[in-house]
Amino acid sequence: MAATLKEIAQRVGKSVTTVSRALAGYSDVSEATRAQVRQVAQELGYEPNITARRLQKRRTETLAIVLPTYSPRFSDPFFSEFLAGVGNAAAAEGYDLLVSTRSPGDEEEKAYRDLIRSRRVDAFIVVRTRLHDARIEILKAANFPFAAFGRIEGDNDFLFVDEDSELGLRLVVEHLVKLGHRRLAFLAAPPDLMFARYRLKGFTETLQARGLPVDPELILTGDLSQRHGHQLAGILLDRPDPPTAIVACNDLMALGAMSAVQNRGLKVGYDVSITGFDDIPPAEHAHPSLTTVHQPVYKIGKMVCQMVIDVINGREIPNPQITLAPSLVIRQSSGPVQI
Amino acid sequence: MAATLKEIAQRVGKSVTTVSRALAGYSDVSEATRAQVRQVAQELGYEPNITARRLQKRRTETLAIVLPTYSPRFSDPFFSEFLAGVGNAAAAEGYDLLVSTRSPGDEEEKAYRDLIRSRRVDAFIVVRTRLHDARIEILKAANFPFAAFGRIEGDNDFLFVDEDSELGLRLVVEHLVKLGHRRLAFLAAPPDLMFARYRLKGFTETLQARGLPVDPELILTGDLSQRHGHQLAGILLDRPDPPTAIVACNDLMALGAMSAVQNRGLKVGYDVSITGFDDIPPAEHAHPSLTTVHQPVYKIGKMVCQMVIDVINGREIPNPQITLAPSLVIRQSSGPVQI
DNA sequence: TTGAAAGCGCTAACAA
DNA sequence: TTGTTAGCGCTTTCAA
Repeated sequence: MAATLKEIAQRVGKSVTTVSRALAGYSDVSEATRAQVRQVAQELGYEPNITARRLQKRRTETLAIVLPTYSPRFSDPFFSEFLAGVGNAAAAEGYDLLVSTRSPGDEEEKAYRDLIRSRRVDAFIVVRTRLHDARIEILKAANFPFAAFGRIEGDNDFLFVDEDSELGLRLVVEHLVKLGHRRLAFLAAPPDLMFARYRLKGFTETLQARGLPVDPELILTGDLSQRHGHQLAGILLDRPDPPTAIVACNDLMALGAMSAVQNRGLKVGYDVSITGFDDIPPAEHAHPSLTTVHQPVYKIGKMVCQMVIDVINGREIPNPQITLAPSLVIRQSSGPVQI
Repeated sequence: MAATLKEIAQRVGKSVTTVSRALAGYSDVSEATRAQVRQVAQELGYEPNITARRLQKRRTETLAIVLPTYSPRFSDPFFSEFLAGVGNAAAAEGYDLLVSTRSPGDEEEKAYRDLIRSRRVDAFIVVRTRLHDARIEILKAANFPFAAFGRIEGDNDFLFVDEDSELGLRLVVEHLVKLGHRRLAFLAAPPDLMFARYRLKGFTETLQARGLPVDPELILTGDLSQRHGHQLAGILLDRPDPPTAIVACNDLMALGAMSAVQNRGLKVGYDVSITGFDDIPPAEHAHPSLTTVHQPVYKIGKMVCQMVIDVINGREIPNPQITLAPSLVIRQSSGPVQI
């Protein structure tokens, strides 16, 4: 049904080779032949068989991204935006994007190994790095190209784009301290996530730098979901000595914390200040709007993808390790402490 | 570097064919040979070259899904969940999922045509159908397998799973009417979307059935984003005769509407009732929690994907057209009308 | 400027 | 039970 080089070759009375070269734009084909070939290809609606080309070229022109999900109710806007960034950059370069969702663990590692070994893709995009990241170890061991959003503990001798989370948290904490807050709580992320560590570090060190105590009882760890944010904030608020500000590791938990505050009849930004991290679209439209740290996730997705495409094409990578400085977005969920 | 059948064949001193068959589990291979082949394959870490297999079998074992996005800030949890459902069903059957994001229009249609003509994928998943859906027309014209989430206007002679949006809206409106609301506003979706029509129909017809007027001024159309929900609700609330209830076409707009109400110092679920549609995770954790219509999006994703895989494998499809009945989830954003 | 030949790695029809 | 042959559709030497 679909036209092949062979068919074109028969029609124009030339060899398959010539047709191939004519279409590929090689210079050693006569103008007449080329024109004729193009003409017939057009008529037949010829489109190269990608699979055949891939086999021959030994590259798949496909990038893989395995999204780590903890539950089927998978809804962090963070990932959608990242995916859009990656996808658009890939499309612009003619690459396909193979997406799969796996919860971290054995299945996920298996997915990586399978994709690598079956040579189904040319490179990987790794998102949300972990301290000891099995995915990156697998990729390195296989000497397989990849780029990551985030760093790991230890050698970061690979392509990555990251955001300076430590700085992000410093901005947040300083903002709150300036507003008079002294008892700050922290909704931390699972400690195996690299950004969790940076954000926690930024939190505690900034407090210390300001001469404020770090109360371990005010540091609670959640799974980044709105649900956990809600629960954990509830625990904090029901203490005899609740914090006056809750700093969440990401917007989703912050949003959950907001509703916990509101459920108790308290006013966010007045009785309790809340901050997030990521600046996902809902942060802006929450009520009150959420003070948070802006991460250009879409752009980071594009950058990461572009990097890895460049590397598999042997192009020069000007900056193989990029750390972006985040910015604080002050909205209404943070306000002066009440006495 | 990577092992091939040829290498295994050399080691065991058999032909490539035999090795291929041994590994594929054909019965016409001696046990001894099979064991030996398996052994060597294991040692060499053999993994079939998917591309070669695909070329030979003339199928890619890949499904495509092109997500329609209107802006780079692409964050509807609806799509993430759907994607997870599709992806997991695909993985379970050994299919890859090729994802791309395009805004509706020329680029999107081009993406479909290119994917079809280059035989890059075996089938498509179409999401968020439109009245006159160019994507479906292209697919039909090319006689290419696909399954859709949603129906179109006209012949629905293809595989689809849909949700009875009309019923969903009936449930919502009846719930509100029962609470005493008489002035209901509607935040509609772009009219080219099929579900927009069903939901609008459900809204107006239920009002009429209840003998209530349908005021065109209370029907505003948005782009499904939280931002638009916020803006449109603002317009409604600033009228001299604001509605007592706002029925939104989807949760995102409902969430945006909630914050507009709250910004005006009004209480959602008391001064103004608000309802959504989809039951995305944030709906549950909003403050107040959102009354909405539950759609099992993850499950629908799985079903749609399974359908299309079945069809390309020539399996029997028991129900090629499925319409699911939605359920109303009553939460706190809807309450009795105040007099 | 063109074409023959070879091969990417795999599967399948057929014969032995 | 096994091997030979052929071919999927394309690209790429190499020779003419």
